[in-house]
Amino acid sequence: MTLEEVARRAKVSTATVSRVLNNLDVVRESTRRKVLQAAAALNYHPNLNARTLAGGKSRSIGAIVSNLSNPFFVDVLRALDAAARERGYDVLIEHTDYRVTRLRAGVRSLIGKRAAGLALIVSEMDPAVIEEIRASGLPAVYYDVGAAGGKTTNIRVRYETGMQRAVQYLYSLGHRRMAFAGHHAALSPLEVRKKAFLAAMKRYGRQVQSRAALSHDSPAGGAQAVRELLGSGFRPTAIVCVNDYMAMGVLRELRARGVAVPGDVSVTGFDNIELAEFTNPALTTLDIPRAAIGRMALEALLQEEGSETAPREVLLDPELVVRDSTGPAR
Amino acid sequence: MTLEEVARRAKVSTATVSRVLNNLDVVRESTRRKVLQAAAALNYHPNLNARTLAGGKSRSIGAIVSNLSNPFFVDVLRALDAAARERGYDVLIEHTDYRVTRLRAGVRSLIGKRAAGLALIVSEMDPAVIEEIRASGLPAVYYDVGAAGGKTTNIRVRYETGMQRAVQYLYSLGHRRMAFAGHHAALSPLEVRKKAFLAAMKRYGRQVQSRAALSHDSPAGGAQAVRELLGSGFRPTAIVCVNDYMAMGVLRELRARGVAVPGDVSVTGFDNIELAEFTNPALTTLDIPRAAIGRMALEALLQEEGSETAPREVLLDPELVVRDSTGPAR
DNA sequence: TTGAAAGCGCTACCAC
DNA sequence: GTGGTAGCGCTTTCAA
Repeated sequence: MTLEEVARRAKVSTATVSRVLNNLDVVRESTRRKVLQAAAALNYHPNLNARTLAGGKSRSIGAIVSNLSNPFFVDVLRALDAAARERGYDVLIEHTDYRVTRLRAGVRSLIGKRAAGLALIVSEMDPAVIEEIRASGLPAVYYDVGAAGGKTTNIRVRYETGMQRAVQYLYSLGHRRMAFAGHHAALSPLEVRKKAFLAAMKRYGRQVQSRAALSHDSPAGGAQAVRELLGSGFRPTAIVCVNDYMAMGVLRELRARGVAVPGDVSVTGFDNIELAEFTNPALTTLDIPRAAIGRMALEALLQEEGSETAPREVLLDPELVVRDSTGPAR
Repeated sequence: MTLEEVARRAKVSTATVSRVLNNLDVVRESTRRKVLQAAAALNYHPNLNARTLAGGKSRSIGAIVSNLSNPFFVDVLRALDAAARERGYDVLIEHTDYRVTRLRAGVRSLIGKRAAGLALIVSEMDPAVIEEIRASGLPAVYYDVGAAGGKTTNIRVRYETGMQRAVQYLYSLGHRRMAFAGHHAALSPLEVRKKAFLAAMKRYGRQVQSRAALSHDSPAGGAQAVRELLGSGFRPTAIVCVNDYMAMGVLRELRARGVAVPGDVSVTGFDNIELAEFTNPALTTLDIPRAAIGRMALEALLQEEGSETAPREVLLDPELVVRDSTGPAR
């Protein structure tokens, strides 16, 4: 089914059909109706590949996230998608499972599809990929990774602040032996969280002890981190998790071992995903405004070249949300 | 950056560049290298819109799910994606939030992009949409909704069996007053689950009482359903949930009200998502093989026209997975 | 308000 | 092995 067949059936030119389909209101109402009827009768669906090719511009935004199973990413995606939809765009979603090779493949695919812009909500990164995107000339926005400037915007969370708040809060509750449960040591933003935790601890000097365990980004990974932690003989009174998703596994493994939360051990998460409120006990965590991030990302991408209205770099401070998984040190 | 520029730089024809880029091994090694070098030097990314248009076939599979926040759908998506990737395809993801208008828009977008096939993992449906897909001639696979035949495959879960197993199990534990917590009464597969629950209850006749509450598909929705249920004065000793995702909210609301699980009330889920194992108490549920569904969907879509190897309709029976959220009736 | 026709960047067929 | 070139289905001048 092509434009031409529709044109033939409606007895007009392809140009006119195109005008109707694109709502160029120069078309006479009667012919418009004719065209629409013909299109419907033929079950016509415009070939978007041809449209993008001919028009030169695409109505798709490319988005890449590290882990579709982690609600954090889905929340950002949904906000991005909603904002895009409002502006008449759709979103092409790619996910990497934290692997740089998949990141690279995703970026190439999206550039190949001539996306109107790229949102990289990922923890893994590679300078070559950043350069490839820059060279492609596409507007881009990075969350956590990448550098701002030119057509690229950077949204960054101050993990240091967040971790400091968590540690300080736990310290004030009397905790002196704390552990960190994370994943993917090698990826910079995750490393940053761990480092931030360690740095926050360091401020208390010799009074405190800490330890870190890394696994993978899932509840199962959280459980595994706890096994590793406790297996090492270290006896923390608080466990700080890199995110809420893993924290769910931490809670469960602790329970399985008969360790009461927060009675014996306090636990904190990071992100404040919806589920954090539904764990038992409900999770104390640091809020990251995922919806705002998604919206900002879209705005940044669709911004006019000239109008430097929006900042090219934005910094977010995570807010501490106290629930029931933390309490005084035993 | 176009094929032609690459050709110019490599001093070959566009045809040759195309051959190299498509790995048609008729090209001499030396020219192949020249071309690759030129492409790399120019940061060339083939325009996939043009490729699809010219080639006539696309390497993308379209997938539509109802709720990206419900891990059930993400699990199916991931399996589908992995299988597609293996075969050299990528997946275009759409989500509907259970709205038929978005379903329709998603289908149109995917047909417009000339996806190689459509996977509809959704609860909402509309005969007109099914007809539109059929008329488009694209291979399609439906989960839960739609009818098999022609180029379309149907994957269906026997909710009746699943619900029967849940109810029977609870009955055997002594439960006589049970409630159902679901969402979207109007959507057929969800209605089926509810009906199946009611039917299963009916088999026990006057000995048992039941009640249903509908909310939306999220933990918050589950919590809300409990409020509605208990607010009505009904005092169930067991709550059967339409899925695990909502069950998480049911558990939490019960706890908030001081109702012990499974001491006072037993709770069951449906789907057996990873998180079901991480709730407190761990959730008794019915397993649906999400990974297998994703894989089967892909295979069905990529199947040769002629080879009727795979069945055009497949039925799955959910298996009961007993964990800690169920126990003897008080 | 409408039509004719020149591309958009690529593939695939036909020559050489 | 390689090049020339006719489309793929659409948008977008330019004329009428």
